[in-house]
Amino acid sequence: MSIERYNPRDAEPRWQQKWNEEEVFVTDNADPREKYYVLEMFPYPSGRIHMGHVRNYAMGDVVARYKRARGYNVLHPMGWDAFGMPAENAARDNKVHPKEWTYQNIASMRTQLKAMGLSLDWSREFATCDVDYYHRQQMLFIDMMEKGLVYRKKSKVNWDPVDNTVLANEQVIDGRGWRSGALVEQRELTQWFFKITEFSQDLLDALDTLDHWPEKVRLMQKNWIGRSEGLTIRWEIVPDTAPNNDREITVYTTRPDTLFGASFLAISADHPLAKEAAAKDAAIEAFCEECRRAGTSLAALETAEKKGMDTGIRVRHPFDPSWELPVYIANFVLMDYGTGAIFGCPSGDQRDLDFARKYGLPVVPVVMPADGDAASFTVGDIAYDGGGVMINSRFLDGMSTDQAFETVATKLAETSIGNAPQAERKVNFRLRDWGISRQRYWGCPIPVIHCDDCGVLPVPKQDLPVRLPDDVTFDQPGNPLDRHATWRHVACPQCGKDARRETDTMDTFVDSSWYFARFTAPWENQPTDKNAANHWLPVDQYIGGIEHAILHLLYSRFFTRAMRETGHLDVKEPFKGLFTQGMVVHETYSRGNGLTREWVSPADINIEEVDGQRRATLLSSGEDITIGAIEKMSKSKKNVVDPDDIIASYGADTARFFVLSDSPPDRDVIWSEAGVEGAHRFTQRMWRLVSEAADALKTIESKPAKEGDALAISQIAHRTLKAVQGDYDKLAFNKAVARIYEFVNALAGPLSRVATGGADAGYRAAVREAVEILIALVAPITPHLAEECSAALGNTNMIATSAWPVYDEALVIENEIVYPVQINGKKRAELTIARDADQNAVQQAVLALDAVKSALNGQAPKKIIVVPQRIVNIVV
RNA sequence: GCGGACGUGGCGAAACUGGUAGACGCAAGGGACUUAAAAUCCCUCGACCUUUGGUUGUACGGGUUCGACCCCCGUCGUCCGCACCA
Repeated sequence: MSIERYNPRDAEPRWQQKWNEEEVFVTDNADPREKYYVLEMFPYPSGRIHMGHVRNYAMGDVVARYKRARGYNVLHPMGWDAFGMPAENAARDNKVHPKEWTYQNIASMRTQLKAMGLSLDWSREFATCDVDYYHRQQMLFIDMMEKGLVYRKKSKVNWDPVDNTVLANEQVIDGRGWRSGALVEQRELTQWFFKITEFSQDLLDALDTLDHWPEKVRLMQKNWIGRSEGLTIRWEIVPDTAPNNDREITVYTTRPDTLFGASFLAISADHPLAKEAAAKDAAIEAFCEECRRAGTSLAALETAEKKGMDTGIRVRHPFDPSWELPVYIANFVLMDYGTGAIFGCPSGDQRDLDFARKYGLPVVPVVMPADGDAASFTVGDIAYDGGGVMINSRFLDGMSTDQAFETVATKLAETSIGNAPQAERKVNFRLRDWGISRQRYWGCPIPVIHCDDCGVLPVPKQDLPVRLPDDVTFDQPGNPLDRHATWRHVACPQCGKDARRETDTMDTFVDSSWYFARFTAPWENQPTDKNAANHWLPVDQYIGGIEHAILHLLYSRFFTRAMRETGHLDVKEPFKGLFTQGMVVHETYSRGNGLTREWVSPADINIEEVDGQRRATLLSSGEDITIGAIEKMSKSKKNVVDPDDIIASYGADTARFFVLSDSPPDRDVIWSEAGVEGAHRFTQRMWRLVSEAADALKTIESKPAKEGDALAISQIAHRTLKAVQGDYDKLAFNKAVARIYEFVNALAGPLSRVATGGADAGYRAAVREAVEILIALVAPITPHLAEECSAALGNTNMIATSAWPVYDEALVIENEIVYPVQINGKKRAELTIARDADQNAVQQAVLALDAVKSALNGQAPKKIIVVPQRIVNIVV
């Protein structure tokens, strides 16, 4: 009998077609079984899938298939994050309409994903650029507007001069646009904002409930929200020192305890008082301008010198009217945090100290470490910003910093200037409202109308959707919607006069902030079917890259709250479980160096090992190639491997198996040709072993062995089943793979024995049972191979619809335990003894061992530690 | 600067709650089969030594413990996030 090699090119499309025909992965909302929603972050339709997608979707698919087998009603949908700038860039560069470009890309990527054999419910597929989707997003926007969660304000914005658009703070990285890399400028524009700060406290508090999220992500969000507790303190201005006779300045501080160390106030260049002062003094105006300009090149901030200018304004100390302090404009004070004004305590803050030294202001230490000496404690070049004991602080002296904080807060709250308390406790957040206006075409139009008489009005819901016009041009910079001949002209919904449409579109992060909810009922006319959303949400397992730890995940958490307030769903958090997977990385190859360095694709080179050294040569010419660092796969470094090529030559199962092997899923995995071949060898080996024994097993009913030489087979099968099940529950795919290898190695002998006819019926029944378990275990990872093996055994049901096997505890438990026997903590012997042997029996048996006897040399042991089922340690 | 994570063979890694360090895979070396090759199968594989055994070994230096990759203190290194946030 000759066994054919396993041919994925034949088997994989065949099974994919069968799953598709029988609608195995189409999910019914009304299915009564317990729900499980597994979701991978949906892709941007760039045109081709990459290995990162393969890894991400392979992980999600293992979870989906495993949970389905475990009896859950699984929702596993797929869609496209389809709005965004690359489509417009393509339009500009290649004269192709963004819509056409996007939908073509979606079509080819869909084909690629389907070739992976993912168990997705394609009937729920949508793209965020579908009118059906952004129509509902516009409805959400209007509902949020009604609830006061959307507003418009003139504000300084981050302007990307290359992409000609506004960026959110989160999209500015090191002072550069996250996409274009251009230096960001500051401009004043009227923008639309989502009131994410409405939920600052809740977004922070609820992080504690997300116990299936990585600690790292929760911490990053916590820092991003940045809660601080402090005091706003009003400082009385000395009469006739302020330009327009202003009466007071309010500062925010988290360290009111250090109030007696204050030596100046500093305000932002954008502070109203600074502006007033600038209007009357050219030097001040010039300085403010300089501060604003410096603010544009944020990259230089790291080394930026602390600079200030005395405004001439003087304020009185809250606890001592005779103590006057100068007010400076300082380049390091931000207008949009706190009140845009601070008091400087040089001894307790490094920045203030640098500033004070530069401008010759007093430095009075007011806090020293608890074990310090008040007489000798001084502050030199390094400020002391820790807690401790108050000194040089009048009535606060001797208190702890905490006590001093409380005392100052209480005293100033009881003091009044004007008709209000001098100070109030105040919680501040770093989180800012989310600016969503983008001066771009390829995004969801903001559904509002500007009327000269009636103001800014939402588009009435019956007039939705506001569709993007198709006839636009991209031959000049700026927003094509602005220069469209007719699109923006519309009648005012209130008075009927000529009015203008808003031409800004929404940040594409809006699109991805609620797509997980839309998947629960994508056919619905409203944004959600509330019952469906409440049933399916939260997503039980969300899987994606760590790069979305803040933006996408925080926005989605905000949207979930906003959608609850607007009655579209009733859940608290969108994602119950979150898993952030590592990247797929690859060696880099290059020829030449310096400016002439050229990157070479792995497909164009050959690698061989000479004297233990790996050498790379160019396939075409034999030229030597430099092997470089292992880096994230990127087009620019050409270290990419095309999933299509891998699937064509090895099959989807091999690709899936490989990206899940070896490395823990949250760490990077190194793509290597040798590694892929190892994975491929596994699929071939499994097929060969199963198909060789298939004839002998076809007519056998599977049954675990309880005794005899087949017992060991059933034991390893059930133990592996239990272990792999645990690994899948924990998403420890690499460990599952290792155990599957072990299992196959253990089954190789028995399968050959069966194949050559050397086994009785009981043995064959046990082997068949073990093989059925093996097939179930590999099925989530290599689903096509599993189906093929199962069919070879004569099974007519599909693995994709089969239940997960149940392990037998009696076969999992060891009846005999092998105890390592240590003497003084070092292993010297082993003891095999019945599982239920009591402590005494174990001790007696251990003392009877030759190795123990010779170590004791006739003496009594000092101590014997027996850890049941684990280890024995004898102290001599 | 602030916050966090990590550091184990030639490589990717495993080791459950403090209990045999290196499972499993890759690479390498040796052997079997073959006219030959591929494929497959078997063996070896942290280091050192006087090799049926012993010593040593989880970045480095200490500590706690019968017992430490794991807990504590300190040092070094790598990576990631945030960054004038008062």
